[in-house]
Amino acid sequence: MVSNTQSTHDPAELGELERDILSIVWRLGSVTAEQVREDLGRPLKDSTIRTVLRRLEEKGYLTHSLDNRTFLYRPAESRQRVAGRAVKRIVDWFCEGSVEALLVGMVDSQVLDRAELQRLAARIADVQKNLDKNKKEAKS
Amino acid sequence: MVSNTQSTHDPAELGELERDILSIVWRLGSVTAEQVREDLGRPLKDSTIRTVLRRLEEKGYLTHSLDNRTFLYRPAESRQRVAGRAVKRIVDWFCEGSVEALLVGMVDSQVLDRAELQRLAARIADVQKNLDKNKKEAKS
DNA sequence: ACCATAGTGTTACTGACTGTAGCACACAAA
DNA sequence: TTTGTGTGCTACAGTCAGTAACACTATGGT
Repeated sequence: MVSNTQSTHDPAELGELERDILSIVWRLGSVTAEQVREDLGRPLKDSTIRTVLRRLEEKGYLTHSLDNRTFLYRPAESRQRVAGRAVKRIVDWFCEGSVEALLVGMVDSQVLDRAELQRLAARIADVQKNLDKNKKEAKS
Repeated sequence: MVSNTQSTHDPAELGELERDILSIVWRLGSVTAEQVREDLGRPLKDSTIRTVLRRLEEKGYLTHSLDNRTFLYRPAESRQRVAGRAVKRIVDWFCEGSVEALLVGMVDSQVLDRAELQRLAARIADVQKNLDKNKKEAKS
């Protein structure tokens, strides 16, 4: 069936400049267009930067607030969260939802080697522990 | 610095129809344009299908051979492998190469829940075992 | 020897999206 | 009131995916 017309925003479909700028916002946390322009290496007009920032906001990646009539852009979501969804999409499209198949593929295509797998296993244990802890703390 | 201009082909940048057709080829293994057209629900002319198949081949996802002057398309790579690379790109762009951060993000964005994490851990063990076995077998 | 059929090769149009930017307008400081 | 500084709006070119038409070629039947 697979008639799945999700329209959630989707990091894979960002252009290169958009990704770079989004990365900057994630790194700096809260930026003005000018700061982005400086941080970015390329010689771009600031109307360019502002257009991209606005588009990123339209797409749901950023929010802005006013700092004395200057826009302060901030991430709408953590990069991990966005990355997580992006991966989910890939898993859905290419692995029929099976994270395990994906794992195999990652090993197979040398994205993950065995040492990393091992670290990963350890990490999973950590993550689980933290999840438990957070659950307890949030439960009050 | 992160000046990484890889130009490997990249599943995230496939269109919807391309993805659907690629999926069909992966599922069926070896198909003609006509078979794809039938399998695909949509009412598309077969020149459309053939164009997409050709583009997928140009992009490196498919190969074809001649079956008595009919093109037989087959996957150039397993879907897992392609998915693995796609995920790698995401990890590179959005998590600075840290698979662990990605994992956390996946849990955080509810791509993975804790039960799945647990299964994942088990799977990792499996994968590692199989890697060992395959290494031995391939070493002859 | 001819025609219909099936399949390929080539070419093209359209809409969406991204990179890039100009320009007019508003408000604040001097 | 002039001069920045920053915003809002608009636009244009290039690329790419979706979609398809059309011309050409071989093949099998009559």
